[in-house]
Amino acid sequence: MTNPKQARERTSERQTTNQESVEGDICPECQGQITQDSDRSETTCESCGLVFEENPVDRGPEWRAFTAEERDQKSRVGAPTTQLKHDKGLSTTIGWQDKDAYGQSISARKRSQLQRLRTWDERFRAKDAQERNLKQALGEINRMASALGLPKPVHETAGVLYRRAVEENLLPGRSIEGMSTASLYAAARQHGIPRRIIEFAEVSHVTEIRIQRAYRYLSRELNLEIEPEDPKRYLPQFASSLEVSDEAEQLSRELLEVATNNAVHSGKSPAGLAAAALYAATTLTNEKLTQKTVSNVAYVSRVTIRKRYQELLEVYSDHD
DNA sequence: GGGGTAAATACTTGCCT
DNA sequence: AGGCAAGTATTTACCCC
Repeated sequence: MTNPKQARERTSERQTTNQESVEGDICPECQGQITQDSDRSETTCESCGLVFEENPVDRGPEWRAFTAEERDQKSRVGAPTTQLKHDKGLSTTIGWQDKDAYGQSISARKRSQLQRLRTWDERFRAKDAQERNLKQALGEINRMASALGLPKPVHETAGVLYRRAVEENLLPGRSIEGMSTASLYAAARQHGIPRRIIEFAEVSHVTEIRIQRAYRYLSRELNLEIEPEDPKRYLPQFASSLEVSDEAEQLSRELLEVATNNAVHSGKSPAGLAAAALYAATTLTNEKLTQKTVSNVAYVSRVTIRKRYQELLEVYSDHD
């Protein structure tokens, strides 16, 4: 059950790095060299790991041609297809202007003919309830993913999942919002960049519990076999939002390793563990970070952070 | 600020029907 | 299938230092 009070208190404060930067520049944080990784998905600082861009622009075709002949063979026309549009971006539209291909005005008769064509064009575009449903869901997915700062590949995966759900007829009786949110949540987990369900609840109109239910259903019906969350996956986002040192982030990683090896972690919420590890690490590195601050960005209560971080430090000092 | 606790609530698991 | 009970984890709301 989503507590309205809780939702009010937990206004999302996720920070994204919006600084503009180009490869070869100097990082404003640590003066390190900025580079792009091989698949061009991120522009990051080499030494401190600060991410500048996660959604790079399209840099052209993925093929290369060395002769004119090759170019003719390989080049294709049209926009790349995408899972983010209900028809994968392949449709054409009948223009709204009453002009022919040369820009000349056309006769009244032709105009009314065109109008009828447009009508049918529209009808076919969103052919039936399913297609329209898909259209709306993909729009939702897009919007939420942007709001949560999830990278493009996650949007795409969510689109695929939703499409599969529609094809397997999983929608009847469920809300579009719930299923699209669940798809996005599942996609984020598959990509190893999990977000708390409550964050999705904040950017959608669906309650936490409904998302949870929809996700379970989706995961079961599509046999997604998503692995249990790994607390370490939460570290990068938490660390970035809280602006802790690399040292502390590394330390919290170690704390989690030790905890996992000692099986102290089973049954505990991964996000809670990650938050606690980060807090514990900052106390060790003398960075002043309050439990409340951590609690706010991680969506974990102070009490949980306290309990977990004490356990973490205990096993760490024992088994080391 | 940190740290503690009780009661309420949520989630899981196992059992039963 | 679904309901129920028990056990555990988490949250909420107080408290003290």
